[in-house]
Amino acid sequence: MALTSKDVVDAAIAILDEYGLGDLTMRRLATALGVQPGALYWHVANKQALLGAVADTILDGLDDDMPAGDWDLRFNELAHRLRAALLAHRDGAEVVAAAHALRTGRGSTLVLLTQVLTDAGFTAVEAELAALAVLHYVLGHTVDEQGHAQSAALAAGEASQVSASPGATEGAAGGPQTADDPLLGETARFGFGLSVFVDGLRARLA
Amino acid sequence: MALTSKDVVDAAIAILDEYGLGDLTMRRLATALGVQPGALYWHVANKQALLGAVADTILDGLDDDMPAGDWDLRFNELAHRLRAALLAHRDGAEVVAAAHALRTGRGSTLVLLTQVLTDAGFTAVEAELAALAVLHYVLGHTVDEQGHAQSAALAAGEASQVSASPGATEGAAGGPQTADDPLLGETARFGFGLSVFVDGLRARLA
DNA sequence: ACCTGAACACCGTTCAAGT
DNA sequence: ACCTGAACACCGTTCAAGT
Repeated sequence: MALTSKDVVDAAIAILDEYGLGDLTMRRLATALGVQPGALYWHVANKQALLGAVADTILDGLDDDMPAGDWDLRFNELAHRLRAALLAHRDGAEVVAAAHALRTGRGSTLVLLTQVLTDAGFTAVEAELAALAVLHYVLGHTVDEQGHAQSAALAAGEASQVSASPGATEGAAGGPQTADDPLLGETARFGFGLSVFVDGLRARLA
Repeated sequence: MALTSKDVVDAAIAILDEYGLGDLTMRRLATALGVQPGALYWHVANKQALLGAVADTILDGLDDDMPAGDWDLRFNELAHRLRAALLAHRDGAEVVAAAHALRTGRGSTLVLLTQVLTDAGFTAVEAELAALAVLHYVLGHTVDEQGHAQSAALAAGEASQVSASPGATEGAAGGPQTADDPLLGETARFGFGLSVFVDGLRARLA
């Protein structure tokens, strides 16, 4: 039976995970769906809009079962979840960063972060500015982390696949450290910058 | 007479400024230089390496005539200069972010930021982590800022050119505010996040 | 409503051969 | 040493025409 736009987005994510953003082409996607390239344009306006929908899917359910507690705990949790969601898909950070910059995608992450900060007692303006700032930090960090992982794997002579499976980014054999990046694991590096920022926010609240 | 690789990089930057990253193709570049596409590969390994060289040029001389003074003043100055350097070329932020993620380009910005922080009394590890964190913030912010400006200009029906000329990003007619982004100017938004981060660093030093 | 067929205007990269 | 000519294996998007 007929394709739905959900089918198209799901197939796009499958290609993303297996081959990466560089190989996510409309033609490859059409082949994977058993359809001619032109058929995709019935379900999706263009590639940019498709990537926006992919970004939305990557970020879906980011605030499910959020723990109760102080604002800084919740803020940290959200930032870590955001990074984890980006890392769960190959080139996920780049896709979401591009979608956000072009204001395709829904951009609901910003609302979530802002809410935590207004609850904490920040003014609406401060909360929005601070939320945007961490979002930029997380995107900048994770694009870098993911891009580096990929180029390092490529240099090591991997044929395909770098860290496609969700959650398998830092555990497993060998541990988080790599030869050319000896400073802590990536999660700790990420956490350091995040906590510096949160410290700065706390100081402003007092 | 014969082309140099500097000629190639300079022409690439000229195309970047006038038409943007999407239109910076090896073929267009070859045409601009009056040469066949294949000729470029004598001077440059591939497009990725070329973009790395472009990124290096964009960031060149970032620490010229740095003012004396406290570490936080110098740190702020460097971060603002970095953003300004990225904004000085169309899609400059995206080019530099990609070059940094793929570890093409020299990555000297990180060294500059780290130096200021070790001078301030941070340990080598803390200094490097903090420097990387601001770098990620600046890249994340400026990719977003620049991408948004471009998509907004496109939506407004501009044919070509968005903010190609260096320095002409926020002044001029109309001021920094745009209709859909009513919270302060972009420089102030950037400065807010930066100062929160610096506050957090200062707390750690005490 | 949904898709095919076929085209249009492009890409990055390689490499024998020329000068 | 530096470049041409020509090819290889692709792209995103459009749109008449089919069902």
